[in-house]
Amino acid sequence: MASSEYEVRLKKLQTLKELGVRYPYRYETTHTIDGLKENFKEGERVRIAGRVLTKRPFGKLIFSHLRGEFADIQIMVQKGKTPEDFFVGLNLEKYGGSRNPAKIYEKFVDIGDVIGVEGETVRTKTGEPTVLVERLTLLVKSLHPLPEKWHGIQDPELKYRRRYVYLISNLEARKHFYRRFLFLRETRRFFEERGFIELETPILQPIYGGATARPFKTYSNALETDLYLRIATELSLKKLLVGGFSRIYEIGKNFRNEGIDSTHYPEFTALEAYAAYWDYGDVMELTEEYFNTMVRLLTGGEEEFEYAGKRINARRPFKRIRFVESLNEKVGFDVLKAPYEKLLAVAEREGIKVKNPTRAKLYDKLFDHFVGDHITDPTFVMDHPIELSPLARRHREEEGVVERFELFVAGMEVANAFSELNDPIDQKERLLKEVELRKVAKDEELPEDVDWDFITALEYGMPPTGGLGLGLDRIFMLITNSENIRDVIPLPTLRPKEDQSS
RNA sequence: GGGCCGUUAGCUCAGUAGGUAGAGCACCGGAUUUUUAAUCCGGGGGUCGCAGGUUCGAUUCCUGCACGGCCCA
Repeated sequence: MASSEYEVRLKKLQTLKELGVRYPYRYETTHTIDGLKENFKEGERVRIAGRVLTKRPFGKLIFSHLRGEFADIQIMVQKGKTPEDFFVGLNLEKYGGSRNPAKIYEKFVDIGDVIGVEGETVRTKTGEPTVLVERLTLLVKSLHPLPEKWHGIQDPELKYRRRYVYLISNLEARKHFYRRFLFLRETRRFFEERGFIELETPILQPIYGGATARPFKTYSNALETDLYLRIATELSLKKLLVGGFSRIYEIGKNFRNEGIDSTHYPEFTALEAYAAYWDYGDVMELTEEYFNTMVRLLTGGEEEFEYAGKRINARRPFKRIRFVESLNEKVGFDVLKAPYEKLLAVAEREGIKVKNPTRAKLYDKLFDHFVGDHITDPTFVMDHPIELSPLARRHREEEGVVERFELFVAGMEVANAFSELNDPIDQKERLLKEVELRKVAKDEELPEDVDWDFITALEYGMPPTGGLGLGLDRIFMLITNSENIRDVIPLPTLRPKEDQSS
């Protein structure tokens, strides 16, 4: 990584040290740059700190922009107004060069450095809010040059791999992640206002469950056992429901050791919420309100948003369709009654390749292909086949399906909810069937074993419950028109490259 | 997993119908007291992703690999 510019900066740093400059441990500011910019008044004495973005020297005068968190402000070093000894620590006698402060700034302060300045607020001839520097403290030097000031980082790989550099040079990106914070905060507030409390459940588990997915595996030295990173929080939260909590939720990461693409990421942020005494109808109400609320939050009050060039209408009520009927309509027969071979034949005819094509997987893939992929506006897909939903309660009126819904928006599944299965006997049978199926279908996404502690918990009695899972990354992607899931993850992981140490 | 595309200076990008490369920003030296991508003069900087092959000669053509992007499954 040795670059000549890196060496130039190292050398400059060495010179500054020799001239007496030391990095301070703290810097007292009177304003943030954002705050000062927002409430700018002339003739104030201020102390601010930020990163140097630009330099425009004019001999006896130099302009520079400092970057705060979400705003920039101009500073100015001017001979005659800025004292000669403005650079904290710098021994002028020893330096022996020009005493013109503008020249000293030009020479020793580089683009990318973090500095603190003290001075008076003024407006320049063009009216730009500016701090006329009287004292400057070098807080830390940047040893690397910043990306091109005009275009910033364009290379998508660099944008993810060196996210910090991308964030330095791109204020919009910072605001984007600030909006992610607002989104998560409002999500918590939404559930809190409705009586839900947030509880944390284990990430490391001896048995994984609650979804169909391949897990990450690790090992505990203390417990002398293999552990898995959770693929869902469902079973843990249900144990807490049995324990007596009636409205609980958790926001956290789930881990799935599977492929990465624009909508899948191995550690994704999900919310699961459970309300005792509710059924999926109550949850649907809640979900509709939640999604609509988040759209209004992130669009500044609108009920529509743009995603991938499409206008999405999030006005309530959302459209409701039934899983089986909508699929039947497309394939021309009753998928629940059709023999397995017939389903497989349709998949083959449509060119859908299904690995380990169990009946459940065929339902899933066929539905996405014929229906899910074509959904644009928020739509509840209801009452899934029972094979697809081992944790959902059987439909109160219909055979072969469960009380479940998924929310689809722009072809993406963003919510999944059930009337939760609370019959321990039915639950045990269905989970055992999954484990059996794993052996037959050799499908590593199916569970290795039943979480017997979960069954025991259900045997103590879990009240009728409505449960909800939300893919928070995806919801935020949609509403902020981010087409790649990595664009909503502050520090995305990429495949490691060769050693890059300098 | 398959297909297509990309990888050239720190960054953004040109380019070579095969003769080892350019610009802008950034950097270095100089000029400049009101700029907003400041400007002007001068300068340094490259294993052209990696490894093979073809060739007198490869950054350029071919093959493989790595990393990334998009699409399909």
